[in-house]
Amino acid sequence: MGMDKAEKTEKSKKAISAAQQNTYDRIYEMVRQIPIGKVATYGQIAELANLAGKARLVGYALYQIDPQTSDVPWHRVINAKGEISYSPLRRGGDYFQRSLLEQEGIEFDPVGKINLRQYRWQSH
DNA sequence: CACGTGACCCCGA
DNA sequence: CTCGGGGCCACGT
Repeated sequence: MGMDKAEKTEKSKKAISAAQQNTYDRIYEMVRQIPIGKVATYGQIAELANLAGKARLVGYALYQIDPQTSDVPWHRVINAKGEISYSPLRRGGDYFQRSLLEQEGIEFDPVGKINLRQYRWQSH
């Protein structure tokens, strides 16, 4: 059975295409596998989700998440420099991220960086 | 349709 | 170590 025109229009209004949703789902699935007390970089997640070179996409996918209610551990994803990516768009969610990580025992150096050698998730 | 923007990243200077 | 440029691509205007 197919959707009629009105239905299609309705769907495309709010949502990302099916293909896009599938991509985001793959990203969330990878993020869910990062264990407590470990972190992964945006680029690392992209690569694992078969999206090598498209690290920005991971940022977008996580941006869609509601930080308060999501079951995806979005806070375990940081940038390749070992820092939390700060942005006004996040409305404080970035600072929230740091506290969540600290609750998991992850330490920040005086400049706000995480030692990736120590905390990076080794997925292989 | 064309730009501008950005929870990114790598590389070279 | 920091900066800038190029690449990437979904989204809003």
